[in-house]
Amino acid sequence: MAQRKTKSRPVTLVDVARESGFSPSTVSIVLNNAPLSRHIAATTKERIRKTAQSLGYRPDAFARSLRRRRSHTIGVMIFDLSDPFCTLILRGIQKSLDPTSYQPIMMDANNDRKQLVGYLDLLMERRVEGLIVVANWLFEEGGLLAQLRNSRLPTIVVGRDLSGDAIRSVIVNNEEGGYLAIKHLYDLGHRRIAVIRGPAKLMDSDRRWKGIQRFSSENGLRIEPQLVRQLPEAIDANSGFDGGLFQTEDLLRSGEKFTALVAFDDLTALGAVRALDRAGLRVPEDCSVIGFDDVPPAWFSTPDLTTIRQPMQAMGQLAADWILGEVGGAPQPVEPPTRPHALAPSLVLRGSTKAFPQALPG
Amino acid sequence: MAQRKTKSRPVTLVDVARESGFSPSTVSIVLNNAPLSRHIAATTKERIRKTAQSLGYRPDAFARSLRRRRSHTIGVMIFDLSDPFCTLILRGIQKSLDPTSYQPIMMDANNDRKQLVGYLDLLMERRVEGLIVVANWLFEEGGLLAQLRNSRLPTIVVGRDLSGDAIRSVIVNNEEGGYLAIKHLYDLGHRRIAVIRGPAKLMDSDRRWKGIQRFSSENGLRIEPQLVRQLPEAIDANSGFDGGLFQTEDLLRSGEKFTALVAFDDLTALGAVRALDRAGLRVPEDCSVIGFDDVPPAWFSTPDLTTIRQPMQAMGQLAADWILGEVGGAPQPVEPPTRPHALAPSLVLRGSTKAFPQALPG
DNA sequence: TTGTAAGCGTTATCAT
DNA sequence: ATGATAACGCTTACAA
Repeated sequence: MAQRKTKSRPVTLVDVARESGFSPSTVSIVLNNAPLSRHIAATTKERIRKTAQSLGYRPDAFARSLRRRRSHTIGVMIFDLSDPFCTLILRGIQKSLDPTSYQPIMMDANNDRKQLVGYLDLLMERRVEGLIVVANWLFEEGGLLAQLRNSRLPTIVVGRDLSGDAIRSVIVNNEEGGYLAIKHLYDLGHRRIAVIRGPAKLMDSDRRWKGIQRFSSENGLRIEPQLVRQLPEAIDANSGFDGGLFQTEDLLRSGEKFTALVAFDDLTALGAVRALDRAGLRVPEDCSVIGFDDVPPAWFSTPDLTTIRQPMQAMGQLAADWILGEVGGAPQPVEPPTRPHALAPSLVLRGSTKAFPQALPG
Repeated sequence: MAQRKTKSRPVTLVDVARESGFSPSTVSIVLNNAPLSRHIAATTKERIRKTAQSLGYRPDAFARSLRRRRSHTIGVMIFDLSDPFCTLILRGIQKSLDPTSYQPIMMDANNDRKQLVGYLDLLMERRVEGLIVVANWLFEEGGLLAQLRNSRLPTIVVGRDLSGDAIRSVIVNNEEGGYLAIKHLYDLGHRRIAVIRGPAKLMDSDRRWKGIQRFSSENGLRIEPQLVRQLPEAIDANSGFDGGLFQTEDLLRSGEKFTALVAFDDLTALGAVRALDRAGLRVPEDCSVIGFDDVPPAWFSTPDLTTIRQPMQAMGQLAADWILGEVGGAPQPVEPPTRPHALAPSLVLRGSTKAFPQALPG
């Protein structure tokens, strides 16, 4: 009975009330399992639930949030969705948010500063209770921080190291990553190792380089300056590939010998592999290559890339957990933005690196 | 003046009214550039805008949508965000939506049917005015369609071919794609061509196969049954890689000779490349491989994959444009769900295919 | 155990 | 050229 829907106006709570013969408040209480619903007759509950069901009632999120004065949403601002690096972080965020009543509102800035600002506005208008910024590649982001600071919104950056700008962040321990990368090649017996550093403006580049240097000086390994290259400022997440390709070709042209190469990230490494291949060199037989990140393209290439893995899912989860902590209950005193929280990277052994000189068979 | 914010309650329109000395209605009219604002004194506008600005006023999306009875949002339900295939479609959707006043609300179902249904509910509660389903890999989706049918929500599926289920969709012309793939290999001189078909349940698999068959019979090419394999039902978007790897190893074990291979999609192709490499065969010198989709991993592998490109961005744009057409203005009579709209694929020539027998130098 | 009524922040309609 | 008022759909004291 009463399935007839003359207009397509959504069913409201009042409709359910009328139809079930109870008042809106009772219906609301029942449908929300509010505390008061404990003293409501079971039969009543039953009837109300049934009519709600049969009418296809869905609470209106706008009305609800307006009244409750809470949106129960977390904004997720993504610098560049097409970067596989982001995707895995998002998985982590969702995993943490899923069991809670908080929903993510994702916005993809498309690597475009203007869009980013615009979307940030939209998130504010939607009254998100917290904000997670998934930063991968970093375009100039001057004013962005300002916006975030004076809005009282609990915010956290995950992915790239934006420290210095006093905003909380969750990142990988880049220095340790750099250290692990060069250590791996060293342990394999390589001594003439080329390095392609990341763009100068990217904080991560320095950190990884520092790790490389620390290992070198600790172990008396000399990194020839002629074997060190640097990526130009990047336009997007994928420009690392072209950079790696170009720099490696340049290295090869220079005539300097090297038996292994540390790339800034996986895309750079794949670019390097391409360059080596073009030069008729085989990876890893003629040259070992190690990447950084462990994004899907690294899994699927042949040879698959040995790389320094960022625990991206864990990073996402951690970021989300922190935000949940701040929005969830009592408005805790916002902790002073401490040093970025850095998770440990790990070495993933795959096919693009090999002992040098070649281990003897048997 | 009046910057003091004692509590962090967001600034409301009433605050702006009080502060500027006008009534809420006037403020609303001015700030929205409503038609009535044409007869409002310039000085008034000025003053109102200024105070709004200085107070940092942001309209509350909930109140606004509630009152206007329009959300100005389009739900975007993504089967599996981690599939690069989706990402490019999303770009297209955004590109179409961006210049309009409609915003996307993205939800990632994480390849999980239960989550999908849950998120669909959330989208309904948020009163999205239209729905774009970005389907890549297809898990069993029985009830899903039911949900969508009886809600009057304008809906469109983009990506995979879900036809038969009478829902509008935008896809690539799979048959033509299959045709182009085998034609390319044939034109290069290959005659013993292996084929790895997609999972049986996936509509696209059949279509592509049909294209292959059509070309074969038109050109007297015989596809040896022993050279045809099929992927098992997939669990996620990336399982194509393992499938391709396994099936190719199986083909190689069988001892049947082949000089080229058509893979169901790019991941499958990359799996095949891996298998060939493990067997000591080189691509494309010893065996040509062609993929389907043209996703990023295909760009970055070495050799880069020759593939059949789906115009993913265009597909996304088209889907969004259609939805915009339906929600935008007058509620047009919902056209009967016609055959899926299929865009033309195109051959992308890259490094994984080569003439056979090898063209003579010079 | 259930109903009444006020109000969340906006906007649209009607007055002035 | 501007203001008063009601209503959007829901929740929550408070009343009964």
